[in-house]
Amino acid sequence: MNDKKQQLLKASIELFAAEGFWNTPTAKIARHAGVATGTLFNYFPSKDALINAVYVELKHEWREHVLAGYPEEADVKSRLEHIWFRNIDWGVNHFDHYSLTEQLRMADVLSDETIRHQNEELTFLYKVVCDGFDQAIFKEMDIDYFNRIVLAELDATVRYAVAFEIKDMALTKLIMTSIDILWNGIAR
Amino acid sequence: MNDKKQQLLKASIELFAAEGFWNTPTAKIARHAGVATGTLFNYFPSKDALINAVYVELKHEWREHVLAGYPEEADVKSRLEHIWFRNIDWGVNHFDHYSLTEQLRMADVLSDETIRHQNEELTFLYKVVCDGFDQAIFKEMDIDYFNRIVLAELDATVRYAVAFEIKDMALTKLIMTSIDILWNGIAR
Amino acid sequence: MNDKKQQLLKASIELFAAEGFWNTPTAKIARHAGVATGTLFNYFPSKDALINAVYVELKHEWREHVLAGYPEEADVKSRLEHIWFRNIDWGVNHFDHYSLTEQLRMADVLSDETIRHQNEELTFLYKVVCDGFDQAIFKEMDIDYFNRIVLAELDATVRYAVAFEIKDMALTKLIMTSIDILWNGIAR
Amino acid sequence: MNDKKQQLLKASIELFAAEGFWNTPTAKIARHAGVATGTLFNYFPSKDALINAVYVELKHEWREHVLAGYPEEADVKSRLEHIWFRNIDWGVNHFDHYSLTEQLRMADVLSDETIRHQNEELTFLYKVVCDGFDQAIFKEMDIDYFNRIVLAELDATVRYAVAFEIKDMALTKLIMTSIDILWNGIAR
DNA sequence: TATGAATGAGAGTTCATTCAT
DNA sequence: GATGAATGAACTCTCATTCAT
Repeated sequence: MNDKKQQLLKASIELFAAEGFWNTPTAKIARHAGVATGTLFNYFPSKDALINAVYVELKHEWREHVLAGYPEEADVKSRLEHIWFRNIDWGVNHFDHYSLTEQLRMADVLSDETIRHQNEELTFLYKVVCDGFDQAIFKEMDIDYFNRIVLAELDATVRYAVAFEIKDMALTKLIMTSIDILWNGIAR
Repeated sequence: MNDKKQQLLKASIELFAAEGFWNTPTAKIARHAGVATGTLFNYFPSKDALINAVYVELKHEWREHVLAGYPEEADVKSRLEHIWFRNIDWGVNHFDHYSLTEQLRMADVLSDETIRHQNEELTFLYKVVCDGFDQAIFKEMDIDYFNRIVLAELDATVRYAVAFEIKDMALTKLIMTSIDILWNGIAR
Repeated sequence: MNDKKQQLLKASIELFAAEGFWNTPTAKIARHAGVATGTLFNYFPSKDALINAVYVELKHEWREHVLAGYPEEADVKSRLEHIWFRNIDWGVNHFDHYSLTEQLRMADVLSDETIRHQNEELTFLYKVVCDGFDQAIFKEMDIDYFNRIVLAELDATVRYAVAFEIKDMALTKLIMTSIDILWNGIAR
Repeated sequence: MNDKKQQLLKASIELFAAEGFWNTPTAKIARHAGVATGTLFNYFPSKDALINAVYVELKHEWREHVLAGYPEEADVKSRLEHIWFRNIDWGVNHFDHYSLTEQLRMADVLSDETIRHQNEELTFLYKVVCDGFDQAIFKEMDIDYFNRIVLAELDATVRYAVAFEIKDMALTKLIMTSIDILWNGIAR
């Protein structure tokens, strides 16, 4: 992808994370990226479009991180645990990005196009969940509810770890606890 | 509390819920409340202060709702279930207010004062949780982590119910499921 | 009408006449009127609205000037000549305003509302023309075409007088000539 | 003339006519002409220069149209009628171009150079008018005033025909009427 | 010659806040 | 205390023009 476009995305992410995206003027983003104000609008037709692009970029980063070393052929629990570990790892070590992603998701600024695109990148997630249901590993419940529960616990765990600066051994222990809570909650 | 102040809070909540608080000009709030622009600033020194007051107001409403009929002397599980039920009830039936509360909490607009004040109103929650730990009902974990897990599952359940318009019998069933998931997750 | 609103209209007319309305920033208008930028938008919701208001104002001025001493009961020719004289007088002595009015009329910036309002103020004109047709004074032709012809000659006369700085006696003579051309052209 | 230059002029005319020249960015013109933004400025040093070139081009088109079959040796009235007919024909059938030409003439964007150039192309018009005065066909008046009157009536007639969609027989009749009005007005 | 990304001044408009009444 | 007109800095976005390739 284009050099300047990447710089602009990078600058946006940094500033959005630091000051919130409603409080970050496009002029500041451009300056931070080392380009002229107008240049921003050569790459993104509007601030909204830029925000959406930032979200897509962040989700992409996240996906790369989570999928690294993903044991596609392993059993459901192993796969879920991999995702769980990697997810928390990302959330804790890139909390700026993690937090910004969530903010964007909640803020009603994402276009239908962006949401559609995001869902496409999440198929691997749907796969493991469906497998779990097919193999009657999970309690009977709606798949959408299941997903929400999983993501909610994940989010709670990440935010707790960051808020209380849980690290290293303590973090590993926390993750074990969280998996335990999750599994006992959802498994038959 | 003063009449005009209440009107302003009411108007703010309605408009914030409908259009987001970044997108709601103070002038519009004042008009909606039937007072002059300047009057708003007689009661709230700034828009930020108004937003904080809105949050406090919403949390207060919520607390009233959740505490109605609260069995203070009952056992831990009963108390937790009461809170759980009433909470989901509030979230589902006043989703505007519920959602706005969450938005405000995430948006980095709450003052320390507001957060402190909020925590004070949550003592009844801490009480039941501490009792649970004292009686060794819950797995061993940090109480803050415990709280986050509970709130996260609660939030997920409310949003799922609203998104898929789960009602009546189906809602009752969902709540049972959610309690099951929670309890199996956190209880020893 | 409000004081600041009048100042803004006056400033707009001066600047629009001097530099064209596309080339006149709202900030400059406000400064010229001695108010803040924002104030302009308290009185006119947009630059477009301001432009329309300027047109209405100019047409109003024009109407006042043309109708001064209008012999409402006189015969058709006398009335037409009155209008003719006063119109050229206005065009020549307030050429800035005259020219701006025409520019605005041609520039596709006038709202339907403005056009409707203008037509209402022109009823006295329609009256004399209709009388002329009723009394079979004019050649047979569509009334709209008639009006266009009259206004076109009027415009040509004004612009010629201004371009060549025709004044006093010479101007009177020009007006006589123009009336002669018009009357011979349109009368039976 | 160069190919790309012609494309640019053509594109400009189309877009100016459709959206007004103040609202047409140079980038859009270039795109519409199928060349790069920069290329436009290889052929025209500025947007102003382009606008002037467009005017010259339009006037040239017009002249070609009006002069087709011009009876150079015929009497004054015949020649004038030829011009009159052809002019209205052009105005009605190429109203976009006609209207744009007028807009440009009024908009204070034409350079002295352009105006000088245009006057040169109008010598055939001056010739017939001078002949008319020399032969004492016309009433005594300044030649510049005479020209303005003629053009004004012409313009009024074209716009009326277009506005009311006068065509075929009705148009021929209108033209006869207009010539009648003109001739009775200006001839001794 | 042709390109089109880069520029940055400048546009119209918004809005939290003030303050004379 | 209540008012709402006035403020002006700050915002997003546009576009004629340049210039390295």
